Amino acid sequence: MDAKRILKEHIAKIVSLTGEQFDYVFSHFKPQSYKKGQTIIGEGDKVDCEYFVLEGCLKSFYINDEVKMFILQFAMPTWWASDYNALYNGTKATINVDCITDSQVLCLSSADREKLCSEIHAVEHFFRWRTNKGYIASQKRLLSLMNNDARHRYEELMALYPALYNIVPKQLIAAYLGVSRETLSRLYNS
Amino acid sequence: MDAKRILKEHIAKIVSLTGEQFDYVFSHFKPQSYKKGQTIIGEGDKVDCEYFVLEGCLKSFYINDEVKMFILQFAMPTWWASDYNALYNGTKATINVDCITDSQVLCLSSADREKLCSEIHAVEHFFRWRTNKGYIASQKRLLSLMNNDARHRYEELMALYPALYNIVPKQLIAAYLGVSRETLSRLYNS
DNA sequence: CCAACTGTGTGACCTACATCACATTCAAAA
DNA sequence: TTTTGAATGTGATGTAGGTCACACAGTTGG
Repeated sequence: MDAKRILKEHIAKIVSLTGEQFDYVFSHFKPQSYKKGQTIIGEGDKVDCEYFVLEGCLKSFYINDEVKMFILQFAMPTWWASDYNALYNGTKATINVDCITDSQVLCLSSADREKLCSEIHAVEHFFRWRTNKGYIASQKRLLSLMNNDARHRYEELMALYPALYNIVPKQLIAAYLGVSRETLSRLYNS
Repeated sequence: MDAKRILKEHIAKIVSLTGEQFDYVFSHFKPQSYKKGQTIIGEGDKVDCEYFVLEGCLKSFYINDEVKMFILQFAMPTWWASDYNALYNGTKATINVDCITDSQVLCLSSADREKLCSEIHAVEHFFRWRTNKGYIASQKRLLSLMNNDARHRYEELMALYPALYNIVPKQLIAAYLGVSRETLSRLYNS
């Protein structure tokens, strides 16, 4: 199992922890395996973990009243996913997280994250940095959504994450871009 | 001048600092005054500060090739604004920040923020928390943009920040919602 | 006081994208 | 192998919202 190595390298890109510190941090992560299609967080659930992807691919998404799906994020290896709103506010999940492919994740409870953040300054720094990156990416996506048409957004996404093209069904890509699957289909067949 | 009190109370909501610590933190903030319409960050500028609003109202926005404006954020008192992408990556500004009304702000350089974060654990915690809130808000806005029509988004915004209605010209509200000013006008006259 | 500008309303038209309906392909399950 | 059901393609049609054009405030400044 090299879950440990993957997480270690991921964290080491941002902050340096001693071997001992990292072992301690790592001891709070619970490995889990999920099958393709399996739900990790379902609407209405109590949310107390966030998930670090080791292998596979997750999606976090919202389903509206007309049962239409909107994808907030695809989570590939070394990405994090959860319903952060529910996680931080202690409310029930409104966002779902499930598996696009068979996946291996490390699960960290919110309580443990806060404990680690307060015990080890560098860990707090790491999580600040991570959230920051997410925030900036989210702002960019907002702008792109307002500014660019569907074709442009599609090309942007494919340029940024070409791997998605092979792994993720096109209707999910449409749900991420905020267009219907029919429109997306017409876009790239021309 | 009670800039100090305003910042103190703002931070105290999240973390507790000793009087001494706070004085030290505060000494890194530079007060500035701006007139209505004045530019704080312009496209192409080198960005090295973020701004904490004491009084007045700022907007952060992007202008596209067709000279159309998209507003990322309105910043009212106790809110923060900057081009965070440029600030964290050391690139030139692509986002503008300017004043909707005469404004008073406290300016904190990125270097000082990082220094304070590394010197005082609680400050790092504060900034993690702040960014986290921003991230969650940004996700919500993304979903709303994909999910809801213009009228719904308008009502949502007015419910969340009724103060904006009086302070901010409607064309700016339109630029925030991602609709044309004409469409917005038609929406609330019916 | 008038000029100039900035903000807002409203009509006529246009377009990107949604929706619905059905056909087709492909993969999993029985 | 056959069956079932996802995932995709494609046509016909509807609609929210964009764009352009112009009229009419309300404010600011000379």
